Amino acid sequence: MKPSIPRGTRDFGPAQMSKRNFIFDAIRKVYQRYGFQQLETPTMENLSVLTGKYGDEGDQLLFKVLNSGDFAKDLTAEMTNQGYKKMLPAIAEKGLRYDLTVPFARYVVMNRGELQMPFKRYQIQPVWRADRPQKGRYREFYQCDADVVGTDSLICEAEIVLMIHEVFRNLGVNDFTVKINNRKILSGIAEVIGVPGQETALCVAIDKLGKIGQQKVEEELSERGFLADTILKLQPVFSLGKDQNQLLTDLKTWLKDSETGLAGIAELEKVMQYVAHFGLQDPRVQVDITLARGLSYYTGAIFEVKANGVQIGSVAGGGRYDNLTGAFGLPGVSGVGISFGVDRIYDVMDELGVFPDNQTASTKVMITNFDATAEVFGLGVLKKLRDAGINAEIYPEAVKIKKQFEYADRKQIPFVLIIGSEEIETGNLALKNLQTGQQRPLRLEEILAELA
RNA sequence: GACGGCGUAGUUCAGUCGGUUAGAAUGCCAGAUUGUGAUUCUGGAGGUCGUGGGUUCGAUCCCCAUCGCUGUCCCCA
Repeated sequence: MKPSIPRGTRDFGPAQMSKRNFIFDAIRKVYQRYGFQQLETPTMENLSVLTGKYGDEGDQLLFKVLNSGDFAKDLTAEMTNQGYKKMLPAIAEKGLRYDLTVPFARYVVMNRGELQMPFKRYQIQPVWRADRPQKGRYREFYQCDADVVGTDSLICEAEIVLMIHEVFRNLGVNDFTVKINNRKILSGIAEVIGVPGQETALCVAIDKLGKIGQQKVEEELSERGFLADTILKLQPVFSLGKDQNQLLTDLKTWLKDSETGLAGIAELEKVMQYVAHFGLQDPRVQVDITLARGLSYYTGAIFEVKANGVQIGSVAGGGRYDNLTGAFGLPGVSGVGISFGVDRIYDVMDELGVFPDNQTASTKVMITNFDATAEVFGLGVLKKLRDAGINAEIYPEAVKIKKQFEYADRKQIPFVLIIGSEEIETGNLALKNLQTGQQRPLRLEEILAELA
């Protein structure tokens, strides 16, 4: 049997894990500093929680978990004949989580009596999608979400902008753009061009502007049944936005007859004001009215972060949703959140070469193992090293010293503590620095001071 | 769902216009150096050439099928 892992999944070795943890730690630290509390939810959710939340396509991308035991016991011939969609409820009642937002919404509804609102939670866990893997797209990947529910204060949006800046700057990724838009502006545009309520179809096409260009977007809109006259009225979308200062002014003029549109502009301005009040240094925020993002549940602000100079899609995204918990019987709870894509951030940082060195080294000193006597002596020393807070290990077998040194070298352990009969006798232990090659006889107290 | 590329040593890859004994680098093991790594030198192990079938005197190579990996489009964040 040749071992293998399911397609679209990956192993992360020690070297990768230390880099990934560097990213996780940076995000977690910022989340905590902004007052978010951690939540974890089960890997599996009941399918009733998951289905219908991500559209028809989304339902297909859910990993379903076969019922335990005789999963086919409730199957009837009739179901079998009607195809897999009819069989599904009989053989699977659980599925793997598809994102962190829906499980969060479920949690909020289930614990509504207990939660102190506004509730600020962060969640760092893997999600699964039965998608076809491609570059930068996996079947198992991590999301790092932070959401605030129970308030529609635009301070939350502003804080998200701040957190994005902190996270990327802490990671050493300094050239990035935070694109921001508002769903109400998109609704306003739909109203003004005479297709109110059709902004979803509009968004799907407009969202691709940066990717496929104006002409293709117009073609796609045409295919989706938008009239030539309507598309003509849409022209300001393509021409606006070159000058950030002028953009909102022009937009107000264009959307002057749409109450919703003007509300969206006002919200956006307010968020920008808050960001200014925070005194954020060198803000990288850019209003982009073509930013739509796929999710249909966004109702207010929409965010997306791009790392500049790297050919990788967005590295973080989020927005405000007014009624996420409505599907679980709790309407009127507004929320806003952000999600960082660790896997893509990893790729960006790797490409930019901004990971700090020496992330792999975890053991600081290794004690050699010559024989039974030295081993016993070494164990006592080892305990003292560890008690002093020094990451240390002893080579577990009395094999050839050459092998032991090779082990330390490969594991990038910076120091080897050589303890043989001579050292035990004199009490001067030989500490070798593998980077410089230097070796000195030292008392244990001196070693503890040196390595601490 | 549509189309393309690739499956050869642990790993990364050569290779053969179809020819008898399939190579390199690296890694691994051993020795030079039985108390000193990363360098150097020497030797060694390691392959059903993805799987099944076909064509052929002969297939790792050509054909078909199948499985797996990977990429683009669609889709999706």
